Amino acid sequence: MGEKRSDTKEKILEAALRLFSKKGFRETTIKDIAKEVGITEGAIYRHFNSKDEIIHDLLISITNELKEAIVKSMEKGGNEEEIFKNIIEALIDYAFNKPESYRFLNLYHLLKEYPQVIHLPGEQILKFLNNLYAKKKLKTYPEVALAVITGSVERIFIFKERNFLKHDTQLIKRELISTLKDALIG
Amino acid sequence: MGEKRSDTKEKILEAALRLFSKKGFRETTIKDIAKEVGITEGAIYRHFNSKDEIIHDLLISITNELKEAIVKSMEKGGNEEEIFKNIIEALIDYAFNKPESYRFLNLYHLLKEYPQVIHLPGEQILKFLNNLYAKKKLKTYPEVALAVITGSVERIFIFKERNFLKHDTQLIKRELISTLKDALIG
Amino acid sequence: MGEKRSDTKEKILEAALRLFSKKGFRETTIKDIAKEVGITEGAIYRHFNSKDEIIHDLLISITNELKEAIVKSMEKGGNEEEIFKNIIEALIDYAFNKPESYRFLNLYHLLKEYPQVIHLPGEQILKFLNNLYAKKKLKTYPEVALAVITGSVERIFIFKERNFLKHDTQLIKRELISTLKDALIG
Amino acid sequence: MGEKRSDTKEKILEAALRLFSKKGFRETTIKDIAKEVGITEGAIYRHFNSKDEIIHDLLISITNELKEAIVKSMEKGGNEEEIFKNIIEALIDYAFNKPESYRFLNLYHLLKEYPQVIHLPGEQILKFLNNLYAKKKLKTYPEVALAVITGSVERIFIFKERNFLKHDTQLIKRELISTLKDALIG
DNA sequence: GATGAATGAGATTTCATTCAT
DNA sequence: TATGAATGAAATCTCATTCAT
Repeated sequence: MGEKRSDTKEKILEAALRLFSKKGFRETTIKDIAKEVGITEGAIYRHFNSKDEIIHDLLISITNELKEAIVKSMEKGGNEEEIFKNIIEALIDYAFNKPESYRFLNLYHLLKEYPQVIHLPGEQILKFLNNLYAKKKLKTYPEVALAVITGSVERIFIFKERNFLKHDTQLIKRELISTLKDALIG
Repeated sequence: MGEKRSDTKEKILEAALRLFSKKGFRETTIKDIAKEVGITEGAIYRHFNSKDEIIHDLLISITNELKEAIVKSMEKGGNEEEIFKNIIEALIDYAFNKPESYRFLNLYHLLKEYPQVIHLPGEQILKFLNNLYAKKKLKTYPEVALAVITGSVERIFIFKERNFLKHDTQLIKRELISTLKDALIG
Repeated sequence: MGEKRSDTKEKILEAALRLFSKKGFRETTIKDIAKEVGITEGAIYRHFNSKDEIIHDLLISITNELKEAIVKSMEKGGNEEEIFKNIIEALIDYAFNKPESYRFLNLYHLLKEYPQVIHLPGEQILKFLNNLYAKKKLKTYPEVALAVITGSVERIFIFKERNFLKHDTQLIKRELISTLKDALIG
Repeated sequence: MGEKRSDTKEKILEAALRLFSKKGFRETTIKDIAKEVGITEGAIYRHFNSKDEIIHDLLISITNELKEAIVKSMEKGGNEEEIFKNIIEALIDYAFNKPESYRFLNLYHLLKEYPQVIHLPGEQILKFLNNLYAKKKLKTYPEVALAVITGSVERIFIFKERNFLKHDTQLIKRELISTLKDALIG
């Protein structure tokens, strides 16, 4: 019974993520979500107080998930160059393995003001880059490096989604990692 | 009279761009736009058949403007390295000088709300990169290079808008240009 | 077991009375009542067929309680003047000792939301006043006297609830009783 | 055109007053009001921002109207006894001539918390009673007197509405005025 | 061209009531 | 008896678009 409850709640979150990332926040209605789950609109409100709460819950869990992925990639160890490559790999993997979550995040941050409560995944990376910079191992400012990294990954993701990239995903990944490493490290 | 007409029409487009880029498409109402211009809702429909038409008109003119800026930057001449740098400079300048237009474009393309029939400014750049690649002067695939370039510029723009970048704009611009050049050319 | 059943039923009625009198009928939800009792919505329907039934049950029992209080006060005996004073005292005491019940009654009858099939407590008083009037001991029509009595008590109650009355409750009570007696009897 | 605008707004207020006073606030829907006026729900919102705003606007205008009636009755002059009688007459006349407004006021104050902004009509009367009391011309405390006056008028009004009073309105009015005068003044 | 009232469709949210467990 | 998820109807409010003036 406890199962059932979290089951529906989970289904709502999954459906909402799918729809938000496909159609946007405003364009996705509570009715859409309900229909996708196979319940009625009213039932949504047993599990969430508002549409905004659904969005916020998704934001929190996705942000944490991505942060964790980054932290985990940094903890895999190796020298700084390897850690750098691991981070980028983690970003790409997250984008490609959880495209809806990744898309949701980009959408949210483009559309909504940052609530200062949320710690962004980028913060983790920035700390590492600051450290590299202090050691003179970064070719540019940490913030610029962060922009290049996260911006490149996002665009690669979008290009892939739109079928602008003919090459194999693994190939693209290796290519991007090595390009960014050469561009920023050394 | 023709003057006057296009005057109001122009004002509507400007107001709409300002509001769309600040609040989003759905969040901006026809009434908002009318108020910003200083006319009433009904008057908007003298100049446009629908809200979507306003959006579409903006998309066309902004896309063309950016494409032109890129083309012009490529026509400035010089060797390939200089052209490469000119293109990136043109992108950054466009983003920083016409932030609303640049934001509009990003918003539009991320939302996928509207059909994407438009030829993107990136196509111009891609041709140039393809050419470089054929001459073995590009360190990675043209599509990857395009992703790195456009993604980096977008992120720098977002960081600047959110005050994540402390450094002077000109400094950042030079930094990004040289970083991307070293990363991709040679 | 019969005990237990009427126990929960009683708790529901008490909680409902508390909430209805504080927030109004429509503003109080079944969920509110259930929460106040410490059960869930569905459980309410084991004891009552509908929200209206709860309201109706409360109306009946409160009306009877007040009627009884009035009848009892009239049966205490004494001369007519004493009975008159006893009735008013009973009304005031009921209002001050059972404010939620008294408020419920006023709310119910003012709203006219529900059918008013109930015999009002005032009827008891009216009989007594009719009798006084026949004996030429009432200074005005019985209906007017009833209006003055019940209206005054209600307003005193409201003023007290809203802290418009600085004086001690007992003092106010004596004051109102003697004022009404002088005004109506003799 | 300005005519038309205030025309509809006025019609909405009239319809709303009629319905609120007959059915209560929650029981009256925006759709009810719109239907009564002969427009659609959406049209209401060109004239008012919310249902609450309609209620608030009505509260303000009715409160002012009643206050004015009281003030005007006090300014008619005469000795204190005459002023006292004039006030009560003004109250009764207001209740009987504007039953919907009077009912609205009672309903509002029973259901809603007092917003401290609103100055109640009773305040005007209380000042006068305080003055009488200081001169030893009032038989009881001013607050008690106010409760008796306003409570009696309200009940007379309710009795009349429910056909509990057989006598002629004018007779009742004279009767109540003289009863209250004898009860409170001297 | 311009106004602004009105429409009509749809979105979010609420809640009494039902029902499977 | 009790739970709480789900329904379904209705309420408030929004807004692109139309239309009489």
